[in-house]
Amino acid sequence: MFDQIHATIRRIPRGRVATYGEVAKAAGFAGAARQVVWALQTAQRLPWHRVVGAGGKILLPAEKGLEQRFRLAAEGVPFRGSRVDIDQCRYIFLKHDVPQTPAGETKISRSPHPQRRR
DNA sequence: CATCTGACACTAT
DNA sequence: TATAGTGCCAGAT
Repeated sequence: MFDQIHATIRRIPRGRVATYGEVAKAAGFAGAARQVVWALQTAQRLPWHRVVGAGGKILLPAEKGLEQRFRLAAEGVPFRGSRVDIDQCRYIFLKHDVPQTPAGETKISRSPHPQRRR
């Protein structure tokens, strides 16, 4: 299964992110979000930083969390406060490879109230 | 086979 | 919004 999860994570393009749950689901293990963690831990050379918690929360502890933020920010992932603006950069796993709107260009479904967030 | 363990998700408060 | 409790699943011991 790790293989599946790895492959799935590898599909996440630069500048986008996905939640553990989504990844698990896309990999064929709906509800096994925690297994994604395992996969991330064991595997190397993966865009691990593109995997965040539900709502765009960065779940890694302190140091690591900051690094993830850096990496994501470097890829152009928009942040909203301490979390990723997942509404804009969320990667939707497709059955077939179809290019998705790159983060920052056209906004996908945005919140009707883009007002200040903390 | 019984338990424990996680970078979780979801709901209620 | 932030925190706490409960449910979850697969692998390791």
